[in-house]
Amino acid sequence: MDLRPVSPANETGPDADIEITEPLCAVFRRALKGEGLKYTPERAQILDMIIRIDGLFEAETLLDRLKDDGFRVSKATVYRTIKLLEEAGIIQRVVFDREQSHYQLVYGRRPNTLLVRTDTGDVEAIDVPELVEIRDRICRERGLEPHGTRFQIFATARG
Amino acid sequence: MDLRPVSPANETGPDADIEITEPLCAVFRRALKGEGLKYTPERAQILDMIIRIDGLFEAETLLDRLKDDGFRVSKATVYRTIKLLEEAGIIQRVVFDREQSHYQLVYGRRPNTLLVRTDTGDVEAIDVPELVEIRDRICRERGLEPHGTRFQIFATARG
DNA sequence: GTGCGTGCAAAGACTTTGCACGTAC
DNA sequence: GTACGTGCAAAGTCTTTGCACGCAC
Repeated sequence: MDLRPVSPANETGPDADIEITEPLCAVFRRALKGEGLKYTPERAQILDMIIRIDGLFEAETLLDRLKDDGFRVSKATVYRTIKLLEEAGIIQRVVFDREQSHYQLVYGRRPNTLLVRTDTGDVEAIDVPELVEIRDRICRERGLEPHGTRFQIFATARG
Repeated sequence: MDLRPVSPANETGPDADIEITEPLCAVFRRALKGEGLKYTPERAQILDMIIRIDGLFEAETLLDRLKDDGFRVSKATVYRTIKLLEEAGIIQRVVFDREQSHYQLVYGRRPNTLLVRTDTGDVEAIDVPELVEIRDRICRERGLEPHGTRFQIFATARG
């Protein structure tokens, strides 16, 4: 089936939204250093933009916004950096349509649930703590260790 | 953001696993007729194979298995039929990695939860009724009508 | 100095589409 | 008989990769 993990839903950070004591750039820097990689201006700018977007984004959007701000970064670098950020557990790939990959900042945040309005196209990230409990229970019952969750609800206005 | 619905998680059938009174081919036939489309041998064969697979599958797998059984169907027709089956609410696209789309039979079945073993690559569909309740509650609170759910848990053996 | 990083363009993987011929109703 | 369906191959889209040059450590 060729199901390569693709770091599907990292959750490396602490499990609450509050307890971040370290800026994300430091987290990224450390992760890079651990792999013998460098914290370059391009990587810093990309992470910075992701923090400013603070929500769902796509590779293309990210690239556009970087260019709008006058940064010169190539598409290749954006994709390569996104992959590094995923591996560092800072962002997560959120696959909900087949068109392209979407990503979101997850480090230091509780796993969220995406409420996708199929009529308007809006996507809202909501917090549903019970889901994490259910996930943990399911894993515990099977001797597994959870490494991430993806919960998406598709809905329209009540007609 | 270009979030075209892509019939993300249809749930057209009844909400339990038991109450199917009509064969799937009849459901498909009716859906096609409703759109002025035809129930061709290729479409019948593809649906039949999906029923026999009875679990997750991909376009490629489906094509291979059809060919193994001696059916001559083109890749284009497989993709086109998959889209029709999605629209008919018979199958659902399950996006959990970026490599390719996976699908599963959903008509007449309760929404399931996919437990993805990232170490072994196994994917198991499990039934977690509470999730449906949570989904319904979330939607009710917001005046929305649920049209589908995607719940995926990524886990490894407890180390 | 070495090795990692970047940009560009080309390549890749999956999926969709155009076209001419065939077939269901 | 008409309109939809199919197969083939070409085109598309997002993403990855090869290569030469550049910069960080």
